[in-house]
Amino acid sequence: MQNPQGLRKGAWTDEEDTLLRRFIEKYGEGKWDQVPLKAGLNRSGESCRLRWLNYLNPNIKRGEFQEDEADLIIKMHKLLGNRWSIIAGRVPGRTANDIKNYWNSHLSKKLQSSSKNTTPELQKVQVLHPQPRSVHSKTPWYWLVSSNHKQLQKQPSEEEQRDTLKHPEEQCMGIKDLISDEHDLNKKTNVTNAKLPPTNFSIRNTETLPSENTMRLDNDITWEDLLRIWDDGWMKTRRL
DNA sequence: AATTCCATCAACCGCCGTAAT
DNA sequence: TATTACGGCGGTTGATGGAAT
Repeated sequence: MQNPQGLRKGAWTDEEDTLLRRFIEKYGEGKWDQVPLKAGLNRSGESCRLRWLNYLNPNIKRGEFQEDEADLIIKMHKLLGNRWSIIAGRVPGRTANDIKNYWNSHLSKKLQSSSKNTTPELQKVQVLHPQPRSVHSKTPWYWLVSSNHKQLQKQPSEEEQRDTLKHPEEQCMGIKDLISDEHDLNKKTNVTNAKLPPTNFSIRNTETLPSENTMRLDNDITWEDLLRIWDDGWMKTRRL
């Protein structure tokens, strides 16, 4: 099959895989629009990128999802919604596409059947918004988590404010801040041990000034605690 | 054995944000 | 500042294979 530009579409052949693999091994990833020409492939750059990222990359983990992986995906999906690429960033070896497919074919059904036994109040979707991306913004960076009218906001520390001019990607790593121990990340399952930075993380009423009515979290907090706080609904806030 | 149904997952499509010009 | 090109993302499609009839 070909598209109007005469480029091949559909399933990749072994020969095409070999050409792409050799090219990436020699020249590395990136400049995807130039890859087809240089690698001798009659494909779009986007098709090459997807084939590498979702299939050929040797770091991809094959086989069934383990229970701890599923557990992590469910927890992160509750926090982030369908932010598959961010979720994939916390599940080693799994691609966003893998996780999305796994969610749609397994987990969503599993949760649908189990949700019949839970209260509707706990089924609200929470979305994590990175805000803002601009390095010129007055507030350097923070995460905003909203669940209907509830919000959780991460204040930048002094050190983070000094680092404001870092690459924007580095400014938007909020979920990583929730999992502070690299050892836990490697074990994948221990998200329940996740800590919030004790001094610069606050939950507050955003209708007040930042310095007022701010509740400091000086102790470790579990995902369950975090979700309970949002579900309890004791914060009344507005979107910024 | 043939056909239909269903689940899975690789790949495509359209959109959006960012960088380059 | 406006336009264009590119890369990345999430939603969706469609090919495939196994199970059910």
